[in-house]
Amino acid sequence: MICPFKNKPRWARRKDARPQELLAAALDLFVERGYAATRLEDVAAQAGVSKGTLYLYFTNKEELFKAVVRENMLPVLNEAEETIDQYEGTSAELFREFILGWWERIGATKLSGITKLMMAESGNFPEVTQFYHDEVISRSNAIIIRMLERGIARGEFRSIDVVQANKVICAPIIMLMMWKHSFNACQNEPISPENYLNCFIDLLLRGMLADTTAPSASLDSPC
Amino acid sequence: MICPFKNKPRWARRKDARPQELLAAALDLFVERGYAATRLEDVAAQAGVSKGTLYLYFTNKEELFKAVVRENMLPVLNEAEETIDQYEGTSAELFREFILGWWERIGATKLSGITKLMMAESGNFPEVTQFYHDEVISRSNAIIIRMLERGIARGEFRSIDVVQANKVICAPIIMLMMWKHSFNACQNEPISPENYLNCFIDLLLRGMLADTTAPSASLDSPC
Amino acid sequence: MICPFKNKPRWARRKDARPQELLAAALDLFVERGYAATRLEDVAAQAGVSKGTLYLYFTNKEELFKAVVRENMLPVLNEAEETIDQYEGTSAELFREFILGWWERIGATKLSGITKLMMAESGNFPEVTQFYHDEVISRSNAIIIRMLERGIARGEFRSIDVVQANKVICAPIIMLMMWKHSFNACQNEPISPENYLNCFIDLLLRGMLADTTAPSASLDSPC
Amino acid sequence: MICPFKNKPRWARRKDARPQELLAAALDLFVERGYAATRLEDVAAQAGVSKGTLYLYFTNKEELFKAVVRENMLPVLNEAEETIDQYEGTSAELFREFILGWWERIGATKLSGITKLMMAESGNFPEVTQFYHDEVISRSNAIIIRMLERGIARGEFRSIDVVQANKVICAPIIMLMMWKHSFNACQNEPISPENYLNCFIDLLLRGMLADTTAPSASLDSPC
DNA sequence: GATGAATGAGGCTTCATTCAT
DNA sequence: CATGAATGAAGCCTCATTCAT
Repeated sequence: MICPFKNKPRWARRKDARPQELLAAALDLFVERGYAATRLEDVAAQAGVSKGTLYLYFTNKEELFKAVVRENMLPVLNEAEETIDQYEGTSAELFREFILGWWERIGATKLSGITKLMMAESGNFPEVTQFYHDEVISRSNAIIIRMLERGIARGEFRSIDVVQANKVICAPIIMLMMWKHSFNACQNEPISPENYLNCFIDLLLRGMLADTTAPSASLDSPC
Repeated sequence: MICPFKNKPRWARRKDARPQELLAAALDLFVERGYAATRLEDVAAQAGVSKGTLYLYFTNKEELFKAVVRENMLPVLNEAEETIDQYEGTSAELFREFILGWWERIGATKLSGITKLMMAESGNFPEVTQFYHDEVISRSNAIIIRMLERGIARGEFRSIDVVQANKVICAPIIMLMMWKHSFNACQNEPISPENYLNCFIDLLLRGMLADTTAPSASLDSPC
Repeated sequence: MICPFKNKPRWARRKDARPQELLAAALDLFVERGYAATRLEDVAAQAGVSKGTLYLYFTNKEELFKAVVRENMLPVLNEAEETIDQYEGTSAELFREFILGWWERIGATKLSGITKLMMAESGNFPEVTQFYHDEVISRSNAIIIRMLERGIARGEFRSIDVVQANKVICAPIIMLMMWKHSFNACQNEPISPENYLNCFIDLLLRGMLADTTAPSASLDSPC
Repeated sequence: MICPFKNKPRWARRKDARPQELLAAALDLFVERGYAATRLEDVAAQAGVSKGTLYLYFTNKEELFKAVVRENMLPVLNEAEETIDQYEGTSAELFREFILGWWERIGATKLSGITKLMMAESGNFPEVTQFYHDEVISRSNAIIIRMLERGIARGEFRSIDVVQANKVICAPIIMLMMWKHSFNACQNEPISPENYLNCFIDLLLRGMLADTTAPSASLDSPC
């Protein structure tokens, strides 16, 4: 009998698949309802299992949430870190690609909901907040700062305060994700991420580029 | 009976103040803990009344929340609108003053909590979200756009997409308020609003100013 | 209208009575079922209130149990301490009275169930165990040791190892309480506490009294 | 096939041992944690099998508990009965040896846990309690009473109430086992069984010995 | 026989809301 | 008007038991 799962009984295959199914369901519900308002019973139901099964794979709600973050956010950060270290083009191009990549991998996906959720509920759940800060925010900041320092070192960017600039750069990206999960629903003309990001990139690059560089040369889509 | 408040005995004055006291307490706690984590008993206690009394003034938790948002945001906008229409200096100066004024009047005050609150909870309260959008966000946007158009009309700013630029400008300000109410607690070095805002103003002005304008001339605190 | 509770509305009187009612119900059920097997909902029901009401008066199950101990055991210990310090008769008489008093105030009452419960379940609930050790066991030991030292100092008792003797004296008393709550039910001839205690007192006194004392003189009920 | 266990293949030997392994594991955990707090999963794990396997040998948790008690207590009593009937020394020496032997064969071993277990859980398992009473307690009592009667008959012990004295003698031994499994953990100075038992033997012998006997002569370790 | 994934009833605890005083 | 005691629905988590493989 030809069977694609020779080595494992169907039962065991379930065990392998369960965590992913639960994480997917959890991501959906956390994003849709927020951390506190998500009931683990609903997560289990959406994954097609019972309440108790969830606890076979995740110690508690907090650990489930952390696993969602780890499963979804960390790979994106790893990729981003690699990209920057290996990039060979100009820093302006890198900046543009980084921002658009961020939007593509996180902002435009469900993951943007995690960012929104953390901003909204970090006050409670201090342990989750600390985890998120250490695993996501710190690394994001480091990535952006490294990118800025690369530009400065290569004489492409002015000698700006990278710590503050990092935050100024983060802010519009994070806000775009927050708007998506808050006021976009009730606006007549929801934000166009493309236009918004191009405008943002253009303004920021003009603000950061060294005077010797002709800004227009490095900006292919002025807004 | 001689009394400085002719029409009302002492306790009635107290009674009239109750809703405001409750709203102030609710604002504090909603901002600090979020909607779900705020206990009405704590709101009542902070307002100095009993739990039952709260229900004399607000039908339920949701109505209290809506009232908190409605009550707090409107008064600030009028002033901002006037300032811009009467300003006589350069647009760069206006921009700087507007940003710093925003921080001073809103960001640094309790009002920043309303912004945080709306971003965090808008998903759960469509009605008040719509209200907030129509009464607060739209007017804020109009103010900033008017300011940008003034700069463009006077030849001080490049001809940028004011709709998008408005959002790019809003974002760092809003994020500063959000950080203040979320992750600032767990960061080793909390954000310095002054440095952050100066860096932001510098980058944005460089991004917006027309090329003929010598950027350094209009920037008194380069970052 | 003549009313015996002029100063307080009926409502408030309930609040005053509730803790006692709940403690009484809790004592009953803890003794009957043990700590782990006692459901707080049943405690509340037996006290005639709902589950939630219990939490108005006691933080959680552990605190409820501690309160039961404090309410019931500590007064007996206080009394015992006083009695011993003020006693003026012979140490043999004191010993006899102490043992019989212990039985009367604790062993013969529901409180014996607390002792049994602690012996049975102390392994779990370490915090409760520590509390019980500090508040009850340590003090009981101190009382007995003081009593023994009094007898030795007055030349009535031999110079025995009071630390060990304390335990040897405790043991039969505790066991009597344990038997009452365990095997007594299925024995054809349940233990007679009076005979048992008299035999115990006689044997122990003979074991402890100094040789110069004629044992028979101080033992009024030889077994 | 040559095999030292002719009738059974290797795995079958394993299978025959299973119930004993499970009972041993269950004894450990029931004693350590009590009935309610013992998880069958942990029992199975400690026995090196899966949770499901346990249910092949025991209908449910209650039956496992009963089996644990039944299996462990019977073998020890026969030896004790023989020892007493054949003893030829003084009754004081017999008493001392009996007590110390009890501690050595039961108190210091895992079997002490059964005693603790029965005292703690007898209320919840009438059936096994009756069994334990009939098969263990009654026989133990008979042994001690026979020992006391021997001493009285030989004129070594006073004419005491042997039924009560039996219990008074049992109590400190049982309590020593109970302490070992309960409060010993949280006491700064855990009990020293040797000192405790010597003190106990000394006090009891002095209490029991006939006046003509010089107590000091028969007590080789006064406390 | 043996496994271990899955179940779901049950216990503890919280808190929005009610209502007798 | 004001109080605050009381309620009970709801959520998190545990674990004895089942059953497909």
